[in-house]
Amino acid sequence: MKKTEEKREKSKKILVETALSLFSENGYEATSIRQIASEAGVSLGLMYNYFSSKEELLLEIFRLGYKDIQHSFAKSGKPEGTSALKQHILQTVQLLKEKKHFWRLLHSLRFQRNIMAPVALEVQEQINYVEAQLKDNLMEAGVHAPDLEAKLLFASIDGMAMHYLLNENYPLDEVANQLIQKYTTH
Amino acid sequence: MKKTEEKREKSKKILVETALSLFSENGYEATSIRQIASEAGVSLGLMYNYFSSKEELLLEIFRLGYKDIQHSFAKSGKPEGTSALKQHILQTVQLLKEKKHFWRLLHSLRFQRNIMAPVALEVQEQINYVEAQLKDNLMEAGVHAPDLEAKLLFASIDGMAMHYLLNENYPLDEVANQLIQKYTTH
Amino acid sequence: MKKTEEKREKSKKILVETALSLFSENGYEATSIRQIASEAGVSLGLMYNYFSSKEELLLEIFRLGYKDIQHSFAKSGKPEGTSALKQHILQTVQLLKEKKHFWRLLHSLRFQRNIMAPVALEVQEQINYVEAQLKDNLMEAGVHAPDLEAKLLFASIDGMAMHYLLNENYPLDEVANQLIQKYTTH
Amino acid sequence: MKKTEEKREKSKKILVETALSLFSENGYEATSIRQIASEAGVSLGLMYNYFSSKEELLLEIFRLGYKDIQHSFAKSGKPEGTSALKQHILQTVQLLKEKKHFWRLLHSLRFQRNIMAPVALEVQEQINYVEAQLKDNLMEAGVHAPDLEAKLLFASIDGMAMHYLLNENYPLDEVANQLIQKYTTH
DNA sequence: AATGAATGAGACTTCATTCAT
DNA sequence: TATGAATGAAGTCTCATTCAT
Repeated sequence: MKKTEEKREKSKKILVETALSLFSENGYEATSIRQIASEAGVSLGLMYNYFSSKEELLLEIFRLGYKDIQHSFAKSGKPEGTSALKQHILQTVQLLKEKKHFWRLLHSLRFQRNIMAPVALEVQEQINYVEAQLKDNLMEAGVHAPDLEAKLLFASIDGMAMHYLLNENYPLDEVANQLIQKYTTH
Repeated sequence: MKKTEEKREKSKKILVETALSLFSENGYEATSIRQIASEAGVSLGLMYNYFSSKEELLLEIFRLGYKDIQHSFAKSGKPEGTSALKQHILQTVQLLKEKKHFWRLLHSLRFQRNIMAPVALEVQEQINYVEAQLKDNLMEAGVHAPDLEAKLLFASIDGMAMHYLLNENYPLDEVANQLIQKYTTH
Repeated sequence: MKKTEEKREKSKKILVETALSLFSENGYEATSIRQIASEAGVSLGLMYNYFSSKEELLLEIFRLGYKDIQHSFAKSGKPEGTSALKQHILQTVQLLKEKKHFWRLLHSLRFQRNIMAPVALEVQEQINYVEAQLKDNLMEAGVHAPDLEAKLLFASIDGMAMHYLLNENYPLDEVANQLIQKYTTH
Repeated sequence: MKKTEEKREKSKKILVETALSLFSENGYEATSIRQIASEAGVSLGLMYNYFSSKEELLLEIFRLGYKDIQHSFAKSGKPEGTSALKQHILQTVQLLKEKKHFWRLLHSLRFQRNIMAPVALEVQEQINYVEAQLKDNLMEAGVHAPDLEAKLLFASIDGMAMHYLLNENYPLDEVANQLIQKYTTH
């Protein structure tokens, strides 16, 4: 029957969303299963019907988040009037706003090697991919030392993202525009 | 007696250093007091003679680390032949290399609000100070929109630092130079 | 309707058999209801339509197993050419081989008072009955101190059974023959 | 200082003894750490200062118990006036009475493969050793088929032990004597 | 009759902290 | 000052059991 399936999906979804929110706000280690269950309005043990452990729940959140982001980037399509670089930055800004919880979680765990280990590979691939994209875009724009420039640009974007995620009132759009101008005017 | 005082300081110092190292490598939450004591070669309870709690030990590490950094920046003096901006970036690079443990700890806890709360004010002050410095330097260099530019430059520096701290083989010097050139050539 | 009745019995039977197998292999406590249901190919909750609890299922297994054994002993009839003792031992050997799962479960729980409590009486009766039988048989054979001898013989048989159940390659037939000879030759 | 060492040993000892008693009475799985601590009059967590897990505590109990038994057998020395067989059986009877808790625990776990796994080797060695001893003794006594006879005798002794451990009023001495007579008179 | 999502008590274990020595 | 045995709250996870469908 469908009913059961729907119920399952609904419970799973509310658990993932609640967990993402709490992990993001208070940290992964500082958030207890009891807290998640309570906030989600379900019983303590329900999580274990869907995830084999707290860590597995985290990994699922990662997987879903990454899929989401890649989907967004893919969907955004090729730049038309605007340069690829501008498009990339704007898209990043958009995603930062839309998935703030996810990004915050990602940043908060970035330095926890023990936790990141299971997804380290995917993360690294993602990083390499972004850097390669940036490099291509920079080469198209005829920049010298595109390798180093890509690293620098990536750092700028990442740093901006970090500051936005840490600061409630960060003028993300303005800083992003400033960055875009740096790379599009001569 | 002097002897006692010295012993006290020595014990305290070894605890702070060991804790910084372990917190940085394995994470604050993942490091137990027992581990610190064991690694430091002292008894389990000794820490509580000097710090009222694990958190207080962390805060002391923060305070000492910040003092250290401010000291370094102050000592480096005014720029002479080189621009203030260049000097700031180079000094940052230098400190990143020298105090890697401390920076890594800082970055790994940056998003843990519950932990950062007690030092949030000092951290914010430090951030404001750096941003103000950068702004001054940019104004001197006659840059438009120095406010936004300062935010962007800070993000670039911070992003670069983050990538360096995350990546064993990051070409920090090269990226830093690239950044310096961006802000010193016309 | 008959159909329903049949279905009921079938489900019950498969649950009992699966549970016996798993309890015997992995232990009563270490076997979960979920495991039994999964192995039996039925839903998690089905068991509770037939048994009020996990313990009740165990008791049913005991009851059925004992009934089975008594049936076998009854059916085997009186000894003809051979002595009653020989017959008893051979019958026991036969049953040990046929109902290995049941015997193993019985032995594995024999010392768990809390679990055995509900069937303690039946078990004790069974033991008394066997001992009485053995005593009768020994008296017929004209043995001195038949009471003690019955206890000793029972211990020998039980010990042999235990060793057989514990050891994949136990030479049950040979040891049983040795035992038979001890009590049939002069 | 000695004081600390003594305290350690004392705590460890009371934990081992309490655990042995409870495991033996109620079963290993059915006994919780909380129960042990409570019965021992110590805090819940103390056990983990001495044993890394509940299972490790069990293994320590095994090791100590086995050592104890081997010690006893070794100490009992060679038989003088009496036959080796008689001596062996009497010594076993003695140990059964003295270490009832330990034997009961051993018997109650004998069929739990998952739990016995870590000590399976030692147990098997012990079994082999006993069987070899019995065989030697039987050969000395000029018995036919000493291999099978050893197995049978071992089964008898083990079965007797089991019945004694299960039954508060088992006439162990009498049954043992009966067994001795079986193997010492012609 | 059958299903399986949901519940929550309770198990094992960790670890910051206390305190007698 | 230094030690480390002892404490117990709190965490993760399991699992028998319930009940709406």
